[in-house]
Amino acid sequence: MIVTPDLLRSFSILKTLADNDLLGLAQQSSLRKFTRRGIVLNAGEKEEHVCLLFEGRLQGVDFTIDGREVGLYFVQPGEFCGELGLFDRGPQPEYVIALTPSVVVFVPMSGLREIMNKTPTVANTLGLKLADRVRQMIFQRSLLGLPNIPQRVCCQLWALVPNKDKESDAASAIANPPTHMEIAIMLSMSRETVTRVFQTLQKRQIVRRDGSANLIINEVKILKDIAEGKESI
Amino acid sequence: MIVTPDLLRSFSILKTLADNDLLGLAQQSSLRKFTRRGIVLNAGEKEEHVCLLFEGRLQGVDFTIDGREVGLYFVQPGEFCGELGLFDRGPQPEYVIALTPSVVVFVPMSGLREIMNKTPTVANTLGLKLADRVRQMIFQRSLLGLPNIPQRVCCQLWALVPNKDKESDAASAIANPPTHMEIAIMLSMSRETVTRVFQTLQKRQIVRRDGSANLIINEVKILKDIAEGKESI
DNA sequence: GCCGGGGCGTGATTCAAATCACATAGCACC
DNA sequence: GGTGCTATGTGATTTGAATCACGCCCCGGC
Repeated sequence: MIVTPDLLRSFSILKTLADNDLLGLAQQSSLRKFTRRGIVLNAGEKEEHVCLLFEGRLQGVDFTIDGREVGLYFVQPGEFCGELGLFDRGPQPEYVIALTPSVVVFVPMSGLREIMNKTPTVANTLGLKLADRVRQMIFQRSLLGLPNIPQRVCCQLWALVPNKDKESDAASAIANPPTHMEIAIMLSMSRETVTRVFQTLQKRQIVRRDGSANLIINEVKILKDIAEGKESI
Repeated sequence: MIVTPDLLRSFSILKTLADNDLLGLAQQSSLRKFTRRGIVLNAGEKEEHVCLLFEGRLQGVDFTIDGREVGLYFVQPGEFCGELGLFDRGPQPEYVIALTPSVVVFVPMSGLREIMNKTPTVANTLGLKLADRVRQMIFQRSLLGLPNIPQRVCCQLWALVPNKDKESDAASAIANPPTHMEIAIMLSMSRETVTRVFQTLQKRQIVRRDGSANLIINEVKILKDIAEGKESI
């Protein structure tokens, strides 16, 4: 499907690009839709595209030696993934799966790399993104060190609350929330345990389901306190 | 202490540098020694140096919300750390601690960034390093998904075996091995559990201690098999 | 040679999460 | 409106790692 320069510009990573670069890139790019569980990027292969998420939610997943799924990160609309090969031309290290029906812009790595090599600001932005990825992973790693399991779930949930709502007292919502299983693999715990934590949160009216497309956070402040260990569940 | 261009060149990350760049950098750099437990980099601060490890072993550590130590990675001689700020000028996200008496070259970030910005090959090398860091972290994350705890320990041990010995059948050695506690925080388990796994490995003559400076791997192949789940402990 | 602290070794006990085994509920697609 | 799959809910049981509580060893400093 056709990709316009304006669509590309809507992604913060590309917003500093010159118009003609943007146009060239748009002509090489394509729009793809994925149904739930669709495989956006394959691990092990040398991927030729960077993926910008327009709509939906993706998850990066890896597998342990013994075949268990491990969740690495979530991708929100406006973010992107698959950028590692831009730097080292290596194989894509992890799978990326669509958690909900998603719309993804595929930008060819070769074209993007060319622009990156001639435009310091773009190289900079991409370096920044990679650095952010590392910071993100350190944070996620620190969650796995929490011995208190309900707290771990609340921390993960807290990370999914939109930033704009984190300081306010009003209710918030997480659009296209991951399933219990998808949260479980992020935190290396069982699906049942995640379900039981959610049960407690719902009984205490801290969160509420609104269909499968939204998870309402009634008590943003309390969720935060539990995540920070100030309150126990 | 004085740093020579030749010393800098011995680090693979800088080996492509032009002589005059190397000289300039060497004049700004300094050599520092750390005793065991010395803090090489502080978390939270905006660090002004990248650290090249000449001798010893370092560990990147973070803390959970509830104050537990979390191990992120080990640094071997020839590797470096603290490079995140080069890209995003942000604060150092994790602590870096000397696990054994260590010799570290401190290269000022400003000088290195300047060279990186004018030399595409250096920028490339540094991007490569950051990409490698991400791959490393994904691997470490996958270890935490292993439900079989002895296997987890063996995987971590396997990662510390020098690459050159991994394919051979001969015995190998890990110089300056981490303590049980330091391994424990890498794998989010208790020190006692690590000790018990080591006891089993020693009873089966798979590994052996040689003072505190070396851990001998007698049965490289068996360790590998346990790490890969082909054999159980 | 004595002292002290950090790292290691080990048993006893606890306890919470994994696992197993279903039941039920939603949703998507005929 | 039925059908089937996936997600969620829940109890019973098991299990094995964390925790606690020590003792010991080794090494470096005095």
